[in-house]
Amino acid sequence: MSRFDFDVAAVRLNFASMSAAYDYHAAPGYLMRRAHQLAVAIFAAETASFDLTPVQFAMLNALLDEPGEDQITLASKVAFDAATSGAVIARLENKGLLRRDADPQDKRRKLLSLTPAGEQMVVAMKTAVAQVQNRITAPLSGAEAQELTRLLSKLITGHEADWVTRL
Amino acid sequence: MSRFDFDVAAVRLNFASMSAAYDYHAAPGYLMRRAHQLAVAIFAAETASFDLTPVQFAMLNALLDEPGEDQITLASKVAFDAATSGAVIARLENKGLLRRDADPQDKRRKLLSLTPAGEQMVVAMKTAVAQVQNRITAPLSGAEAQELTRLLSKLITGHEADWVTRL
DNA sequence: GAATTATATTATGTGTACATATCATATGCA
DNA sequence: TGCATATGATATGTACACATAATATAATTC
Repeated sequence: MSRFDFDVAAVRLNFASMSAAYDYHAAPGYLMRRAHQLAVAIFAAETASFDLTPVQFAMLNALLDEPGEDQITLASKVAFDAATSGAVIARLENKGLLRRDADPQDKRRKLLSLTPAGEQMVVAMKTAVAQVQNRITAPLSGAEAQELTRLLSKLITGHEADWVTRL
Repeated sequence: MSRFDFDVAAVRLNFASMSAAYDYHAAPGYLMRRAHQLAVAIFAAETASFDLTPVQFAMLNALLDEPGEDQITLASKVAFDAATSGAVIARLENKGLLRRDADPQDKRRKLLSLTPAGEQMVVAMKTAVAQVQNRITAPLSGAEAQELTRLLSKLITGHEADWVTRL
């Protein structure tokens, strides 16, 4: 072993940390942004005639499950913050798809429920939304699509556990 | 076989298509939105002291690779549209991290390059950004993280091929 | 070489996404 | 009971994300 022996990989790493660009295209964070972009674009294309965004559909869909919830509870179900959900809900109310009624028990809360138009909309969209999911994973085999879903679920669940620990 | 034999799964599907809520939480589109949210939040937490968003970092990082590009070319590299990238670039210019110089060959184009401050910023952030990627996939095993990256890449590449075919 | 077409950029409008602040109302505890 | 604290909702400000339109300049085509 001469005194010139060294770790080639370590040297490459050193160069990388000096000035070469970070390989962002292989980074999970970048891939997730791209995947999300694609998912939204496919949703828009596949459900164009309904004129609802993925988030708006998620809201209405959650309300179909459990009507009479307040905004915060509903927002946490579809995973976005109170400020955003307020705006989304206002848009849906303007479109006549849901109603906001004051809770007599707790005057801070406004209870949400679907209007008949809102209910029809969600039910009518369901087939198209299912088709969206198929198109999103179309480049993958069935087994791969399942595995991707499993990994994303595991990842999200794992981080949710973190939140709880942290707060 | 009595005349009451029927396919239980088919009946459940029928009920689902009638009024029950779509199981959005298992849908790839939903999981991708959540994963993206987490990735952005982790990026923000891990790189707070630098005060750059993932998109802003991606821009500067791409410029480190190939300076002197126009906005459209750069935008396509990091995958967002011209309108958005214009605003992002303006913010980075205001922060003194990049410069826009008119291209004498083509007066429509503005060529982008990092300022010394911008270059230092990207280089300084690289370690933290690498750490972001580790934290994103922390709930998964090493093999799972690799598989997730592979599947997302395949999915994105597949859809990109679609775009080309379609246009 | 003039007219059409294409491209780079900017502007505008809508819709997430989230931090922070504010306000009204509830709830906890002293 | 009274006060501190917590919570639901709204408002404001910044930053993506994208569609569409407008403007300037290039390139193409006849």
